[in-house]
Amino acid sequence: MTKAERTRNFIVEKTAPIFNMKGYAGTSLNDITAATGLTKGSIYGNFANKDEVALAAFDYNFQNNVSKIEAEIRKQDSTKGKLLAYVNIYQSFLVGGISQGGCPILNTAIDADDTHPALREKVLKAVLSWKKSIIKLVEEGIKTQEIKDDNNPEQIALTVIAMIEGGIMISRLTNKLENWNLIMDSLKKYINSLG
Amino acid sequence: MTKAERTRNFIVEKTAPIFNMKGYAGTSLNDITAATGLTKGSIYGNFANKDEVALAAFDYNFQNNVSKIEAEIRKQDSTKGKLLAYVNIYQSFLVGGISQGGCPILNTAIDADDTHPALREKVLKAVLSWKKSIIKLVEEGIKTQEIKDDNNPEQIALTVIAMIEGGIMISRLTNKLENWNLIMDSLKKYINSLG
DNA sequence: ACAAATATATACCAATCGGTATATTAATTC
DNA sequence: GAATTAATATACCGATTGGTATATATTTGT
Repeated sequence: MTKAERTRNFIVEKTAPIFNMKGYAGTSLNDITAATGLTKGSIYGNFANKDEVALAAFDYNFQNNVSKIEAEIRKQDSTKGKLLAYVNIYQSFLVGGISQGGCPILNTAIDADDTHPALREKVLKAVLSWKKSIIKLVEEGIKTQEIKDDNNPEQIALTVIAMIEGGIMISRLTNKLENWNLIMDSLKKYINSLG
Repeated sequence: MTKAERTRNFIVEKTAPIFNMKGYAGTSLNDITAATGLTKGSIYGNFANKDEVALAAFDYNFQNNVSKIEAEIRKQDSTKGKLLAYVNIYQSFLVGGISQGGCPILNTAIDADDTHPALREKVLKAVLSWKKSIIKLVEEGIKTQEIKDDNNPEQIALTVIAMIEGGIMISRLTNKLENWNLIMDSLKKYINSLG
């Protein structure tokens, strides 16, 4: 790994939580230089513009996310257990365990939605890949008869994602873990009702 | 109504959708003057600073929201019907019917969360009042035995809000009304399962 | 260890940021 | 309709925005 690659990674690591908290427009180049201790020249030697840093920061946040989830899912053997792994992982967004500022998918979706097509495209792909992986889980559960085959896998995937992301919004806003637990209890009931 | 009051309302009306789309940091004073056709002097004659415009814009978006919902709920007589009124109303956020840029509660919660305490406080109150009104509905439904009394009204309220807001995020990002319909179908099943 | 290539810092740019003092115009009130 | 008050426009402020050209260090391959 060359020096530039290490610096690039360093910049992304340090700025990823800032972009997640402040959003694209809310994060200035001054924020970036302050967080890294580097100068503007160094930032622009490794990235073409602020856009590139933001896009890389989202990739970093999301990938970080994915690898943690995959590890958690691997611990489970039942389909329902695997679906519930999301509950455990996403709880960490509330206490800042993975990335400060909450779920990067939710934050970036709302932030980029009407303002930043390139960033929006990245979040869209992230959500679609998340949806796809849940659908795959559900279809496996149907094969093993753990989940009844009159269920719509896509509908289940969308419902699970909606409850998690909506739950994160509410719980972070109210700053009450109890709210998260109540919503996730509903999600558990929902998942258990599929079988 | 004095001229200044009318101008104040005019500024709020014109800028509310911009703040909803671009967020606080993403909305500049240039955006505000461009949308209203007024000059900076006129804006600052009616508002102390950008903050005040943003706060008033959120109030406007939220109040607009509340009155539409109350009208829709009044059309229904059953508790379950009233709970499902939210489904109809919030669909309008997807096509830009009420306020352009999606649900102001969701947008502002994510936007102000880690950055703007005053705005955050307003959204928090909005969510708590929404929660409270759903709890009231559920408690009435329990009294009339439309809803079983082993349900937790607060949990129901939080779950309904989470599914709606999560559903809005997904549906706006994917730009697919079908996704909204699938999630809301899950919400309907959830509400119907309470009785 | 030395030269070539790479990476970082310095100093600057025009444009825009939020905000203000003052002048001008328009609306009220008598 | 004139005097007073209120509302809007003009012109400006310093600070910050994202970005760049160039000089200076620092790696890197030989």
